[in-house]
Parts: sequence; structure tokens; C-alpha cells
Amino acid sequence: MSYHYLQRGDQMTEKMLPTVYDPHTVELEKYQYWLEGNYFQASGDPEKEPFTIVIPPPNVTGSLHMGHALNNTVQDVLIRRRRMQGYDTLWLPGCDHAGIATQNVVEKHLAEEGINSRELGREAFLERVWAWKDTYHQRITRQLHRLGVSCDWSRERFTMDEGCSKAVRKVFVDLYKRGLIYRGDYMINWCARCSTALSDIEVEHEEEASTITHILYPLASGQGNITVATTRPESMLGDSGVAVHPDDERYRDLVGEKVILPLLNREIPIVADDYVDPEFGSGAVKVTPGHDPNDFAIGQRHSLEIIKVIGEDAKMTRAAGPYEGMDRFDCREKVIEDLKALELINRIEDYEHSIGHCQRCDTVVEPLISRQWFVEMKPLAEPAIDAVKDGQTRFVPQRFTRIYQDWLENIRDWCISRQIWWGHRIPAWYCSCGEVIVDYQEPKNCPACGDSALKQDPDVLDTWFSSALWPFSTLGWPEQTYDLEHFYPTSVLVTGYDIIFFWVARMMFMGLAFKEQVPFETVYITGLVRDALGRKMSKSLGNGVDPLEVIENYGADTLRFTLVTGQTPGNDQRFRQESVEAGRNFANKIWNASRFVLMNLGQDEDGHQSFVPFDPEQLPQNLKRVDRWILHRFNETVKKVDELLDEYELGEAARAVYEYLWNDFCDWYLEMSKYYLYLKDNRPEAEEDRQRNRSLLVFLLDGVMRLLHPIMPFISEEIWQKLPNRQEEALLIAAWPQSAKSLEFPQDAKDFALVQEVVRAIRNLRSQVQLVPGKKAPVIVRAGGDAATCLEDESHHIKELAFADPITVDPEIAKPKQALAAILGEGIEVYLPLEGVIDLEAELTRLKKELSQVEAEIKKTEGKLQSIGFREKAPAEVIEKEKNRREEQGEKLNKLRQRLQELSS
RNA sequence: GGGCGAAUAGCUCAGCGGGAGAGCACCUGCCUUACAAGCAGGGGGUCGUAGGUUCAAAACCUACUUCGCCCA
Repeated sequence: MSYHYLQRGDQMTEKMLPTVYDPHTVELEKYQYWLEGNYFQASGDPEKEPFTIVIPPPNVTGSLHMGHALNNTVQDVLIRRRRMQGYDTLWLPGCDHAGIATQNVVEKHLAEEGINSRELGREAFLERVWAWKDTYHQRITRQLHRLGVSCDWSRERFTMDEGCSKAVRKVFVDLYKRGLIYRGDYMINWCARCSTALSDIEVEHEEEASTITHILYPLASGQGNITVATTRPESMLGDSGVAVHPDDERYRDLVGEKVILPLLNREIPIVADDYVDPEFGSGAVKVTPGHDPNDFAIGQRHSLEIIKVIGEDAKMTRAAGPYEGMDRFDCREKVIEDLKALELINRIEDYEHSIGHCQRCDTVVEPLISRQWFVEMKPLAEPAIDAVKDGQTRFVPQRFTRIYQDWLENIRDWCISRQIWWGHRIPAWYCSCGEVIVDYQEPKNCPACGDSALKQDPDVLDTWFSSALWPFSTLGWPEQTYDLEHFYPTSVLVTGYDIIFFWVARMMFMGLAFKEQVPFETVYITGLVRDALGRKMSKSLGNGVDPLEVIENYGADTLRFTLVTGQTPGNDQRFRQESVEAGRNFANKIWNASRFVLMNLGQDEDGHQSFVPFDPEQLPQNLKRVDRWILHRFNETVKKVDELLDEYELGEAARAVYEYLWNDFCDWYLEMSKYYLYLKDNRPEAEEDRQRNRSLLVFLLDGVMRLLHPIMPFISEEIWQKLPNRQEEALLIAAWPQSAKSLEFPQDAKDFALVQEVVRAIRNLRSQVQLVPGKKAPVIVRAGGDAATCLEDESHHIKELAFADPITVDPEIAKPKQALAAILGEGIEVYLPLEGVIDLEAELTRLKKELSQVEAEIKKTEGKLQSIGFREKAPAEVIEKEKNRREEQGEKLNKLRQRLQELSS
């Protein structure tokens, strides 16, 4: 991409800045500058109030995507503002080892090299993973740098570093000692491809078109059959019962009888259980306690045998008899075929039902009984529920509170062991005597029998087990560090709604269990970044937008602005090219406005810029109305942005800065500044005007750069560094603006609105007759009283802004014969006299249209004012407003009619 | 089956009790010495449907429709 640095024959001089902003060098250079200044490092100053964020650690599986860009931009906005407000800000960065996910990508990668991970062996494989981790960790760090995030890199952590690992062991052992971690044989979700157990939430359920097979189970008595329906016919090989509802008349007599399980010819009982829905199918269900959680529960209640017919390799076990060794899905076909041959299939129907898939590899999950480690959740969940109920932690937006609450209230025990290699090894050792030792350190001997031949559990912990400790393990826990004391609990957690269960809830209960305090005061939930068509960005679709590419092409500031303006708390946003371009245009606007200010600072004889710094505490006497107006607008913007950021309304805050900077500062104030700056006049009064204007321009630019800095840190720092009379050494540690009563000028704001209205009216009239800009034309304004005074005062600006010359303001003046007219509020009319003949038809059409609009408005206002209810119940100020409105409308109506009559006659 | 969100200009979205806004797109005119990635002017919306609450509803309540998500 090439940039046009110079246009219209400009001579490039040292002092000139290019007309198009080039973010590339600025961003690299500025980030280096911040790093070298150690500005991101938290001071730990006990006098200062801390403001802490721990990063949601990106997985070391790959590069950052748009979701990360959003997540980290939001955090940076929050942290940069607090830093400017004087807090001791700590934004603690780091990465997550991401157990299964990382193991999977490395295995895949090795497979491409023709290496089988299992054959490689545990130690050699782990070496490969660590190498992978290093590569991707570095890549992620580089990407975060490019995004401009102000993390305290000196405190960076990794979930598998020494400290975090120590915290993991400590928590495991302590929970075990408290009786909240146990090991046992229970039904878990098994991914045969990842060959590991999964927790319930790592299974994703999808509705899929399938079939339901109705099978006849012959009664052992030989007196007929009972029909059962299943979506998984192969599981019948593991059936150990048939269940019916206890109140079901049809089967009452059969309860206690037996059926002969087809194919295997096993006798299994018919039991009565409330779980069965008599309305569904035949009202009888087959029970497979070994491969279905509900059947497992029924089996428990009726002491049914647990038969494992599908193994960890997803193949049929010996218990499946003749089907042993078959893949589970092949077996399904074969079972159906064999049943058909026996004429035991009643029918097969199309059926849609939800099937569990592995979150990481999408393989169909197999429920099976397995010996695993679990966390007992009820006692841990309760304090976490209460803490949010009490408001110790709040969700923004609030609606996510219920998602969190509901999940914790219906929580089930958490399977935490994983049969993979990459992760925190479970601190449990087994002795041949049967003793299980759970300890912080590797035990030398078995406390029961003294044997030294102990074997550590080969499994590792669920990745989320260590992530759950992140807010305190990263601050030094279990050591009692100063950081922990000073920075915990953290202030805000910024994350997506997709990991409320995985991460937020788990950090909550771990924080409460081990720090007796919530880990964060606020949880700010963001939505997903989708593609331009609203689809989820995904690798398989190939529709992901690489944030780094956007940064390369448009700059990080633009990317950040785009993401922030698209942000409505908790809602998804689409990432569109057009939005990025809007962001880029804004950056360019900022650049050029700044260029204008910097180019007009003026110089004394020595070539030094000389101007009187503007002090908002001591307002100069010679402020003009337009100065007071822009100060008022600036002050309003500061207040608004501040309030919005307090409410986490980042998108609205960014829009407020955008509007002020573009519409007020650039379109009006800069344009009016030209009057003072370009006036060829060396008299002291004119020089004073120039000085005042310069100092205000610098003050305003300085102020808006401060407001902008959290969102667009690079360009704001770059420009700010070029401003004269800086008090602080860098913008990122400069003071955040505060609104002040002394900068409120409501009367001037109102007056200036009139000036704007008149300017717009003149421009509108001019454009109707296609008067080219630059061509001066006389204007007559009919206005009296204060309005006239104000317009007279500002006539020099109106002249410039609307190419009006000469301009006459008179309360009595009659409309010239040949002229266009605009009718404003407060009895003000603007005339544009024309030498030639005006287009009568066009003017009539325009006025008629305006007339009918005013008539419609009057009807509405009238209706309101005449309503008794309104007059009696509406607040006085609202009624007053309506009355004023009515009056103005009436006046406008009369004038329009008058004009029409003049034209028609 | 339960819950949540979305439905507003051609497109993407703000607004969430007192006369509908932005960006892009569109039409007209301009290279006006900060910016054509720009300037000025303009057109365009019974705010998903139906009820209700209220003096007043895009906004609050109820039901429904369509789309999306989460949980079982």
C-alpha cells in the first residue's frame, strides 16, 4: 500500500507532516518507547489505589484471532484510562497451556512429519510440546505488542510455570484433604479420538437427523414380546434390563418378569421406574447402565448389572460376544441386520436427537464407566452463588448473572483427570499394597507398607483446573506475596459469554475456597466477533479475519477503534471491511486536524513556537463566544465519555469522542480558527486573537488526545508528543481529563446553535441555486433582539463559513423581491437575494413541501395540547416545551404562507 | 421442554418513556492553502405483528412470528 505524502504541489519541508497518516512506523516506534520507559509496570505503591486485571490467558495452540483482539482491546481501554486516572494499574499477562487442545495440534503436527506421538513416548513428546509452546508463546506476545496492549510484561505468567504448578498441587491436595476431591468409577464422557475423559461441559450437543429403531424383546415366558426403541441399537448388547413406568397399566403384570435379550440371549429383568415416560414410544425402554447416564441411574436404583460393551477405543468389547472388536458404528449396522434376520425389528423411523461431540475434535462422545478423579461441587458452588447474590461480584450486562447462577445451582461433580500427557500431573501415587498417597511432594515410601516402589498417577488435570486459580496463582499464591496482598481481588475480568461456565464460575469458587474473597469485582462480558455475514469465524469455514493483517494494512488504532465502536456489552458484533475503513478515515481525520493545529502554532524570531498556554483554571478575559462554545462542548464530551466508560459502554464512549472531534472541533471550531489565523492583520488585537486561538487549539487537541488515548493509543501519543508545553512526559501517564463547572457555558452553547442554524440555512439556499463554494453572495438576515446581537457579533464567522458577503442583519427589513428565503425558529428569516430569475417552480415545490410538514407537526402538537390528560398530568416543563413548539410552528406557518402568496401572485 | 438475545433507513448498527440517530451506500455541487481516506447540501424509516399500561410507547407489560445462542 502506498501513501501520497504530498499533494497539490506542496513543498515538503522538515516541519510538514504527511497529509495521510501512516500508522506503521509510528506504532512500532511508540510501543518500543513505552516499553523502554517501563510505563506498563505496576508500581505496587501502597499509597495508590490498585486497579487490576488478569488477562484471560490465550491458549498456546496458535495465533490470536479477532476475539482476542477485541478482548485485549477492551482490557487495554479500561487499564489505560485507570492508569491516566492515577491508579496503580496492573494488567497481568500470560498464556494457558491448554491441555487437550495443544496436545492435539502437536500430535497432528508430528503426524505430518510421520511421527506417531504414542511411539515417541511421554518425555520426548513433552519436549516437542514445550518447543511448540515457546514458538507460539512468542508469536502471541508479538501480536499483543502490535495491538498496543499495556500489559505489565515483567509479571507475565504461564499456567505451567513453577509457581502456577505449585498452586495447582496445593489446591489439589487441600481439596483432597477436605474430602472434596475423590477418585472412583463413574460414568464419564469419553472421547475415543483424544482417548481421554472429558467433563460434562466439554461435550457439545448437536441436534442431528438420525433414526430410532423399535426392537422386539421376547418375553422369557414365551408369551409375546415387549417393544423398546433406541437411537443406538449397538448399545442393546449392554442391556441389563427393561424399564416401564410403575403406573403403566399395559405393563403392570410384566414387572418382575424377564425378557430374553436378542442376539446374546441373556435374560434380563423388567423393572418399574418413574423415569420412564409412558407416553413416549411403546412406554418401555431398554436399560444400558454401562453407556447412558440416565440408564446408569435406573440401573443403580434396581441393582442392574453394568456391562461395558464399548471400550475406550470405541470398539466393541468381549462382553459384546460375537461383535467383539467391531467399531461401534459398524456394529450398529450389523446389529440391525442381524435383528432384521430374526424379524425382531418392528420398524425404523427417522428421528432427530441431540448427540454429544468432543469440544476439541468433534468426535462423537461415548458415555462409559471409568475410574477418574472428581471434584465434589456442591460445597464449592454454594459460596460462589452467594457471592454474586450479595453483589460481591457483578456481571455486566446483568443478564449473564442468571446463566452463571443456573449453572452453579444445577452443578454436577467435575471430572478433572485427563488421559493425556500435556498438563499438570496429578499429585497422587499408588503403592502395590493398594495405598493411595496424595501429597504436595513426591513421597519416598508408602506410609502403609513402607514400599518405595510408588507409581505416580499417569494422568494430568483438566486445563481449567489451573485456569481456575489464575487470579491468585499469578500473583504469587500460595506464597503470601506483596502483589497478592495489594492486587487481589482483581477489579475486572473481561471475557466472552462462551466461557462463563468453563472459567468464570470456576475462578469464583476457587477464589472463594482458597482466598476467601471473590477473584474480581466485575465481570464484563463481551460478545463474539463474527464475520461480515454474521457467521462465527472458524478455521473450517476459513472466514476468519487475521487481526495482524488488519494491523498491517490499517494500523492497530484503526482495528481497536473498529472493535470498540462495534461493541455493545454482551452482544455479538460483525467485523466488516466498511467499518475498518471508517476507522481508518477517522485516524486520518485526527491526523489532519492535528496537522492543522501544529502548522499554525506560529513562531517567534528564533524559530521557537510561542504561545500562551491555556489554563482552564484561570480563564482569559478575551474568550470569544465560539471559544466558550467549544469549551462547553469539550466539557460535555469529557463528562459523557467518563460516565459511559464507568458503565462499560465503550462503544458509546468512542462514538462520543468521534462526534465531538469530527463534528464540533473539526467542522466548526477549526474552520472558524482560520478566520483568526489567516487574517492579514498585524494590529495587536488581531495578534491577541491569534494567540488566544492557538492556545485554545492546543488545549483542545491535548484534551481530546487524552480522551482518545485508551482507545487509540498510538496516534494519540504520537500527536500529543508533538504538542508544545507538555506537562507530563508521556500521554499514557498524563492526567485523564475531568469535567469542570468553570467550563460550562450553556448560554453560549445556545447562541452558537443559532449561528449554526443560520449558516446551514444559507448553505442550503446556496445549494438550491447551485452557487459554487467560494463564490461570495450577499445575505440578509431578518432578526431582532438578542438573536440579532449574537448574529452581528458572529457575522465574520458566518461570512467565512457560508461565503456570505455582505451580510446584513436587520429586524425590520423586508424581503427583497428576487430572493430565496429560509424560515428559522424565533421569527428569524434568511434571504438570499438573487440577481437572475429564480426557479419559481422549484421554490414553490420546496415551500409547499415544507408547509405540509409544518401543518402535520402543528396537528400533532395541537392534539397534545388540547388533551385534558396531557394538560393535567404531564410535567410542567414538558407542557411548556410543547407550548413553545406550537408558537414557533405557528410563526413558521404564517411566514411560509406569506412567502407562497408572494410567489404565486 | 426451559432460558437468553436479536428484529429500527438499501446495508451494518446505536438509541430503550416526552417529535427517530450514526457510519457506509445513494443523489447534487465542490481538488475552498488540515484532510478527496475530504468539504457542503439532499433524499430515504406506519422502529417485526397484535393487544395492553400511560396524558404520552421504538422504548414498559402480554401474546405471537422469524432468526440466532445457551441449557436439559
